[in-house]
Amino acid sequence: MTTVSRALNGYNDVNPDTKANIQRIAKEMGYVPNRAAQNLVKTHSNTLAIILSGLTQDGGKDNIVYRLLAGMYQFAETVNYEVALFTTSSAHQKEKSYVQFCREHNIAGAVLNGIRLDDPYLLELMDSPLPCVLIDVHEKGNHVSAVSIDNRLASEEVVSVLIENGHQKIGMITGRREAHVSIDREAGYKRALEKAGIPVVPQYKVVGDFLEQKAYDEATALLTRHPEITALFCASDMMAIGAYRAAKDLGRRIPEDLSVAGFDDIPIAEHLSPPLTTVGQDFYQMGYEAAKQLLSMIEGRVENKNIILSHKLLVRESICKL
Amino acid sequence: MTTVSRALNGYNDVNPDTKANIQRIAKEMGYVPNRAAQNLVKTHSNTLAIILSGLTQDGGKDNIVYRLLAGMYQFAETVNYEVALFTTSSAHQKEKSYVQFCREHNIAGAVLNGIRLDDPYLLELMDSPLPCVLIDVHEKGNHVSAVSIDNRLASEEVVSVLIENGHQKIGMITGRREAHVSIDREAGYKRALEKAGIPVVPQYKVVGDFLEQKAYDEATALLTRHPEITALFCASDMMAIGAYRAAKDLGRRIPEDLSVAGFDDIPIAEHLSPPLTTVGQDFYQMGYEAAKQLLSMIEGRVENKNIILSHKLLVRESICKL
DNA sequence: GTGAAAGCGCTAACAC
DNA sequence: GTGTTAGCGCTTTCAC
Repeated sequence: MTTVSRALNGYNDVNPDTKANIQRIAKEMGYVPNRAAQNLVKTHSNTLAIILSGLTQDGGKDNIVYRLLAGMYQFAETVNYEVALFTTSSAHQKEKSYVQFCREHNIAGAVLNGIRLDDPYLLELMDSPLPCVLIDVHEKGNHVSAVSIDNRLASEEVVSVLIENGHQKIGMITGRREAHVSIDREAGYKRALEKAGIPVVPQYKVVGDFLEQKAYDEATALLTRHPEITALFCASDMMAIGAYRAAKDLGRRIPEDLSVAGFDDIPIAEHLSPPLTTVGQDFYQMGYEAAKQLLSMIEGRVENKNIILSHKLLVRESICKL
Repeated sequence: MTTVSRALNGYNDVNPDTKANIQRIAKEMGYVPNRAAQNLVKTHSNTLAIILSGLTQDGGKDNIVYRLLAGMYQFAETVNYEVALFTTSSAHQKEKSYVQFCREHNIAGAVLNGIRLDDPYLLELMDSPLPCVLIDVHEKGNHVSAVSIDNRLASEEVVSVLIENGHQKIGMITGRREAHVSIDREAGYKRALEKAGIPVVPQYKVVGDFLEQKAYDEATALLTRHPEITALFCASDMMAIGAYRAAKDLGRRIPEDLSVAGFDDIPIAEHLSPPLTTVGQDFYQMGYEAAKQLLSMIEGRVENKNIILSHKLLVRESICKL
């Protein structure tokens, strides 16, 4: 039994002949190791996880999760770890926290995307020994790291492009208030205006919650109330799509009558008509770095770290010179 | 111990007071059940899985997997099952088959998307007792079901739309030869032509492997060799995007100089310029039905079943009347 | 270099 | 209605 276990797990204190023999026989018998049993005794698992909450019927159009996953997998493969995605819902989360969930599933470390600032589990994570990497949320915790781009700076840059093109009356559609990135992106927007000496008009800001439909509604209302607005900065591309639709329904052409900029560079962005000016985030690389950081934490090499990746300003035809 | 286990698992042969007590204490202690231990002893797991092979850096633009997952989750929740996504690669598959993989991970049943006809594991699945549902591949096996739309019919319909608009010289970009749907979609294309009494020209068909770039290359070559072609049927929207690009680079406007139809209705499709005529597949519903069917098989109610869902013909502006 | 034995955390028989 | 016991399949001391 011992020898068998060792042979199969590639230990070196087994006679090469015995080893080969055992491996052959295992193959012949169609032996399959039982992960549950291994996990039970080993305590330490080698599964990196990404946990998804709130799957919706028409969500996922930004393929962010796919790209995070692909990046995580790419790294995990090099260190012989597995990557799994687990699903949960806020209803389940009420009964069971992230940490409990991870314990139950024997997860070595988790990547969390889209967590809200007011999420009770965020606090719990901070105190937990479970290594975890947050995407887009920078919080301090002993076993919590973060990966993101500099959202404030990126927003500032993209809004500056609008300003350089002569726009002064620039509206903004922000994301959910509870999202860290909403705050950063709004701060960037304000800073760009201030740097250019343009007054920040509070009425020019509406909340789109990162949803296309909500953004459509809010953009429609905003542009109706303030027809003087010549450009719109949207905190996500999905919201920019809503803004495109709103502009169209209001009879305003993009970019001639309204310039629009987004954020994320989702696959649709470059195919919109006109192609959308936006900020490109490399989610694949984020996943890769997140997994890498996770491993460092699992192996106790690093406690926590904030990783800032570079972004890319993608100026496309959705902006016109005034 | 027994009582604790029973109380926590909601059995009814426990004194209500004791039960309440145990649950309270469990909570206070921060007790977390260990899935590994449970799985070890229970044999039967309650995890439905979707297994992904060949994640790529720029894949996932069609958000098919997301929608399958969301649909599966929706159903799984109603029956208290979990849904997990596992990643693997062809390299790993060489060492370990799908079935072994599922055993190892204690998966009750799996949904497989994008499996190839020449995949050695397809054969293995057929003989395996592991319940599994294939998306888009109809094969007979004792514990293998399938969910798809009627690809042949759908293709026939969309190509018929091209014909009704006066097109006669219709090219086709097919997908991977090893994909079941490629065969069906090609058959539908031929049948539409034959029904209309239009000769099928073998030179009008190229293979795009479901890849945008490959489709671009092949479309460019095809349209250069056969400039008389007035319409193009692409077996996937991603390939249609490649065709759009090819047409643009060749100076042919869509739809004036070239009509294009696709397949899948990925999120980008309706945002293309012009919006793409295509066949809508409800992957969310597919995921839902797949999970439902999986459960039936797990519980031994049904052995296997081929489920055909309805599709939707989405005629948009990428086609012009000749 | 190999075997024996203990035990990971849980559930299911079985007795009480 | 509750406690006792065995054992799921594996790894890991510890002898030999």
